[in-house]
Amino acid sequence: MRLRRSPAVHDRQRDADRTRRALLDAALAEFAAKGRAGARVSVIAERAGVNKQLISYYFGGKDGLYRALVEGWRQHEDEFASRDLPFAEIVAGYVRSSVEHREMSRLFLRECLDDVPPPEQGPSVGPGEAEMADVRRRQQQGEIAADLDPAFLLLALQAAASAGVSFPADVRMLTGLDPASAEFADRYAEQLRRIVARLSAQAEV
Amino acid sequence: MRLRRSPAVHDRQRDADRTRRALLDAALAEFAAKGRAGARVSVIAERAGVNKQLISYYFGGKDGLYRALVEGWRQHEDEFASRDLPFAEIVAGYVRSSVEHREMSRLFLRECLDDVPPPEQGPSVGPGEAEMADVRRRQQQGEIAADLDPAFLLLALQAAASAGVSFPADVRMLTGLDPASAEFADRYAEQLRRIVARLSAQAEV
DNA sequence: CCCAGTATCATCCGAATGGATGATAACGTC
DNA sequence: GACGTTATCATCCATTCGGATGATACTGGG
Repeated sequence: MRLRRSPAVHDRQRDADRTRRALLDAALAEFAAKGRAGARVSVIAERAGVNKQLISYYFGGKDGLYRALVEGWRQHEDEFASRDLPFAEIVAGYVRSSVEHREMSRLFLRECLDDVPPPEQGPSVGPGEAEMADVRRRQQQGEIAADLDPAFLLLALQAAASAGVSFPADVRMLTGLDPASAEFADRYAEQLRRIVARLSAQAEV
Repeated sequence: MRLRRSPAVHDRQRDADRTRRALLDAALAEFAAKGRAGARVSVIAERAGVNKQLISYYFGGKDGLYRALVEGWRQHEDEFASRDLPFAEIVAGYVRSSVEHREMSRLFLRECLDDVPPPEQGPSVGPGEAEMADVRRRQQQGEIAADLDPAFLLLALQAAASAGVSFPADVRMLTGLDPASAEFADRYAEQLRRIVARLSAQAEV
């Protein structure tokens, strides 16, 4: 009877998976807030409610924990593969995602700022060749004006979509909204939709 | 004769001002690259070519040096007061500035990411009420479409203009250019000009 | 009921870092 | 040319942090 679980799986005192998740959650919060160098393993362990040695036990140390975090997010990010949506909706989706996964986005942006050439671990992050090809296709279909360079357009839109993460103080000052709130996400997404709509070939200057 | 300078001001061995500047320069590079927590005072001193104790001597320690850096940049940033330029040129100017003062921008973005509520030291940074009023004026004059919210527009454009700093890896991958190069600045500024041009009231959807 | 395995914890340790202390030498002045 | 000032430096110290070690207790199975 391998399936016979212990009487109370959910609240037993020793649970490796629960501990791992707790550590990952706490680490995400701490790393996102203080950065890779500023984060303290003792704080992470404290926040997770476990002994700090468990970080070494499960992840082999601070760096291992960080890597596990980045690793786990690389899978999460391929959820925007729905190329059939209008371009404005894709951008709006980026906005929503950056607000919903705020801490991950913050972590990611810190990684970008550090600008360490990733040790050849795939095509890294952000838009790539596929997205550029997609924009070119949309240009030919007239959804995007032909005089815009796909590379720079994607760059600008990705940066703009991340504004809630990269400029939270400006969000509060300019809009009076909480950059982590759904209201900000909704209204900002709508505004970016309008901007993107004006980039179509039909919208002539 | 208080004006009598020593025979060789430029290459004398003890020069407080020169040392201060060297420390500030080195600190800018180090803080921008590694962040407030990751930066090492010994590295800064080494890069400046002076003893690390001089950091305490002149700035009262690591934090004081950082504060002096931020302080000195708050003055430098009010150089975009030329409200008479077309909006597209203002945005292009932001792009150029973020590339030319790359390290300052990087430092600034790190500060934003940390998102520590500034201890009431003025209206902080980035666009403020004045810029919003300016956008509203331009809307009334038809330079900017009326259905765009000035707050979100400024937010999106500031974030977009900073893309070379916030997403250097994407710049390389998408455009193949060096995000610190003048060529990137020029071409990206031109692309943002075209985007902004399409946001005018005349460019109807 | 006991045992092996492992998840968890308390404690300790070496390394690194930021800052303090006192010595030193260059500079301006009389 | 001698002296007080101060810019500069070599060295030391306290603290902090990450990680290692060994002890402990919970778990499931025989």
